[in-house]
Amino acid sequence: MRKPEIRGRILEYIRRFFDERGYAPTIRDILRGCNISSTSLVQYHLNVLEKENQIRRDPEVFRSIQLVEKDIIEVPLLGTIAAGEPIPVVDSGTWSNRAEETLRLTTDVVGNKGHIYALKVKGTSMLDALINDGDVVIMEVAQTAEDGEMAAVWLKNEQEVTLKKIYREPGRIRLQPANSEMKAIYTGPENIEVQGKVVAVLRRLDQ
Amino acid sequence: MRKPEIRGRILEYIRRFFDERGYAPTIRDILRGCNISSTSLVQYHLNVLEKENQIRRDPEVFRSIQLVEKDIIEVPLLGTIAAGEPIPVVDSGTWSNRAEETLRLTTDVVGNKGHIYALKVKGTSMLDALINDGDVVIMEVAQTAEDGEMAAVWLKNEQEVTLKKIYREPGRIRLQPANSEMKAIYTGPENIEVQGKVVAVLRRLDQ
DNA sequence: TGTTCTATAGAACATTCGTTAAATACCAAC
DNA sequence: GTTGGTATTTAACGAATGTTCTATAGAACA
Repeated sequence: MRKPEIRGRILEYIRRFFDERGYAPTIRDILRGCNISSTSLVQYHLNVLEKENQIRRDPEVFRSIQLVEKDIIEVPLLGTIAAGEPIPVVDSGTWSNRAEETLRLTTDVVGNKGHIYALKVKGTSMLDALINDGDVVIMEVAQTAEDGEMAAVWLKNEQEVTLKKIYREPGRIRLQPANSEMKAIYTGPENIEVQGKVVAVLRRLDQ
Repeated sequence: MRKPEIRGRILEYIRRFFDERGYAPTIRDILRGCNISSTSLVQYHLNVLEKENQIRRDPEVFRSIQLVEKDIIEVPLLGTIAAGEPIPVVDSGTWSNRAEETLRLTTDVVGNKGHIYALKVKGTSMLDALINDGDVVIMEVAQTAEDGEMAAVWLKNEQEVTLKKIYREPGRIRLQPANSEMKAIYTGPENIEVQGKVVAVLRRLDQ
């Protein structure tokens, strides 16, 4: 059966209600606010939401509904990443600059890493990493990467940045695209410079 | 009649309750939590607190008590202030450093100033400003001060920082101690450097 | 002494609100 | 079709909880 969007509306209503009034709505508040026709139907959906771990409630306690908020991390959007340019250097000075924009992401998206920042991808040069023009990559500050980790690698000879999985092999480095249909490229250890690790990629199709 | 400390206990209880459970206590919760013997007594005190604008409530709404929180400003404690040392230079770089400690102050304490930071006073050299060893001064970033404003002034010849009210007089600067029983000192305009304005002084005797 | 204000007590009332039960409707898979 | 899970409706119960009323006591003040 269709998953009704009504539970989303309920969550949204709870959030708004709490924002505006400072305490949680009752079942009957939700009933009116979401045009639901019976208290037991609200109960029903609240029970589902609680099972889904979207809300928490104390039984028999009035107005005890709470949203289970994911931990939110503010990630600064520090610039762009494009084939022909190194990615922005991130030091403590850069951090103090107010980023043009901040992404509010949950730990579900970015994990519990240390220094995280975001870059907007310019151009289609990273299609082999399955990353499109306009995507946003979430980076972690790093100068090195473990085998198998996806990193932003600056290729000195080619004067180019690329996103690849890194593998150290005898006498050479294998850079493996995320797209398994594409072939790895090989280069010398002296030709690469890790500029950061890729933590996540965001692609927003809406809006 | 004595002002009972019970209303302070009630406020504290409400704060703790909300912190722990995510929603406000009922009158009967407060009754148990604060060892009060009747609901109407709790009502009585809550009504007083509401009149004093310490809490807000929606009539007839369960668990609608809310603390009226003053706007809270996080003030970084950036170091010490002592007679023989300039106070720490505050620039955007300093802001990005995580301060050792942060003071949570209300606008009631620090007003609505711009760049605010805190310094711990070391030594008794500022007794003439009625400031003791261990006090905390709240500073506003500034390179100049208006007549009559209390500022942290670096005296170049004396190699010393002092907290005084500044008055410009013909050909000289008058530095007036906060302690009116002490005499002003005079110096040339070229001898002083304003390092910041004093916004507030905190002295905590407890703990 | 009486007055007034704050603080306290006890009890009862009325409403708000979470909970439950039982029945029906809808849709999908078998 | 039958079965089964999800969604919905209606109705009612009873506990949680804000409110009100009345009475009492102590302190401050004139």
